[in-house]
Amino acid sequence: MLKNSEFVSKLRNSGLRPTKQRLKICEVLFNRDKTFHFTINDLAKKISENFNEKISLATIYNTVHAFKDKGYLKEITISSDKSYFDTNITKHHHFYDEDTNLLIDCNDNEIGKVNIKNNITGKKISSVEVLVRVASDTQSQN
Amino acid sequence: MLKNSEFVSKLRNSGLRPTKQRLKICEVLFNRDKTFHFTINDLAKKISENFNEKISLATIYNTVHAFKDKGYLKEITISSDKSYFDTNITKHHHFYDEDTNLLIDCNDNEIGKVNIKNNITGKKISSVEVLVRVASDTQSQN
DNA sequence: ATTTATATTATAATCATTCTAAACTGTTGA
DNA sequence: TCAACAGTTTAGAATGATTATAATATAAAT
Repeated sequence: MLKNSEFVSKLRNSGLRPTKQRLKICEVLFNRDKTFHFTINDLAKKISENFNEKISLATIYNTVHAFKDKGYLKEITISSDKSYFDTNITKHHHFYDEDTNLLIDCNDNEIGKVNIKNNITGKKISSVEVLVRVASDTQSQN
Repeated sequence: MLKNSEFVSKLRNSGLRPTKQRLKICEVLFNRDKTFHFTINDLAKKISENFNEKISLATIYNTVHAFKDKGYLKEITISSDKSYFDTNITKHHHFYDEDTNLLIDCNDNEIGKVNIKNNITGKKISSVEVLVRVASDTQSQN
């Protein structure tokens, strides 16, 4: 739960001007207790529900990408036709519910450390992501 | 290394007619020793390099999806803007080289078993995928 | 205040993928 | 063997998400 003035300094500190639109998007994304998993479409819908002024779709795209580049959002790739973003930027893994299309954060109690025994020579690991797809028992298995 | 007649029965057994186009695509995909990681675009290019007759792009899409549905290919999701397919349909994980955009299969010697301690109530795990992104040391870290 | 750089916007452009419907081909069984 | 049918291929059109454009607006610096 952050205040408007905190968003202003957060943006200023990373070289982004605290515009009206960006502050509104901050409010929708970060002024909440739980992690928010969303697609661009989800976010656009939420913005139009919460405010009477609209924000151009181009601005929403620009802002989400800017926030991602600054490390305020993580992109989670589930399938080629859906791009999810996550306000939880700590290292963590995900369950993906194929019935509801919802992402669920995992903590270390749910998925243990991944043991990488070898790595590509001369390369550094930049991230390790585990995705566990789940579905109700009646669903087709992969 | 499979022969044409083997592709014919493979297709027939799964209810797909062994057409000229599908057999050519089988040859490109499965008549090789090593796993093939490809995008639709890679495959289209390879087909036009190897044969003088062209196959319509729509057919390539249809066939790849049919093969995926029949379990002859696995789809690997790396980023929202790139859809990779994998001729290795066994359970395995991947390294993704961010410098070269190449996928590399992992075997159990490289990534140990992922320990999933809890699962979503009432759901069954349909797949567990680990993606390890790597880059040369000079690359920006995530 | 004025200037300058940056951001927003509506709209157009792009590009991968899917759809369409006509032509073609593999399979079946008389 | 061949007709009939269902399944397949095809070029080109349609779709839909994302990105580019360039004019206008806004924030920050002087």
